Amino acid sequence: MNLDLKNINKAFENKVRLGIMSALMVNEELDFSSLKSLLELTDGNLASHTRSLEEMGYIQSKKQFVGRKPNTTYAITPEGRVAFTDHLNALESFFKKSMGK
Amino acid sequence: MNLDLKNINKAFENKVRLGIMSALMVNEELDFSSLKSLLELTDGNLASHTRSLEEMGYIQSKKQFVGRKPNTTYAITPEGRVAFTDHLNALESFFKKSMGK
DNA sequence: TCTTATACTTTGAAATTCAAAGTACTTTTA
DNA sequence: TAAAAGTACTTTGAATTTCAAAGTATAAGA
Repeated sequence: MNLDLKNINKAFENKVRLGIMSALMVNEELDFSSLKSLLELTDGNLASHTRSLEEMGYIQSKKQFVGRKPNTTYAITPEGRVAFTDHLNALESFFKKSMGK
Repeated sequence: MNLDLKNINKAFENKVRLGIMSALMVNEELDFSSLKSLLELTDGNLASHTRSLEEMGYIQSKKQFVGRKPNTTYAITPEGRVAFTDHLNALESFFKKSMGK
């Protein structure tokens, strides 16, 4: 039995990370407030996770003003999409072994 | 969009935990050495994860001597099986939303 | 008998997670 | 128009988690 845990990306283990990446897989871009309410997170928690995902190159942020208010939008990078897809595939193949039989 | 992150069980986020639970889903019982080589873990790491999974009631251990050597076997508990299945279902429904479309 | 191996447990440093508090405005209310 | 409340984050650091090195105890091999 090979459970290939190695393909599971440490960067996406945390459920907040999973939520951010997942949301950015299906949405071209999302801003801080949207992510915050979507994932029901505190400001600090969201900020630190987006920060580290950005530092890893999996997402990118764009800061601008909308009207007179600051607005940060996040989008997944091509590398992020590849890495997250790999992770999901690893998870999937992984638990096919747990569920199936 | 509802990403229901709440059904994802914190106890199983870590990949080592995922590996232990997964291995115990398909094997009636496994001993320390088997889990260690299967998951390629250090002794301390495996011991601390099995310890906490046991404290949470998701697995149970049985200590005995095999010949003259100590041997600890681990098995999933009914509650563990339910909790892990719920977790896998949450993950699955979760990333159907990321992958599909 | 000495060295190496097995089967863990203990320990604590390092990394991670998270929310409270802080900053810098903008908007609303009185 | 001054004060209060809200928005959009960032900073900070305490709490928790993760992990491997070292320790313990005994067995096996040379």
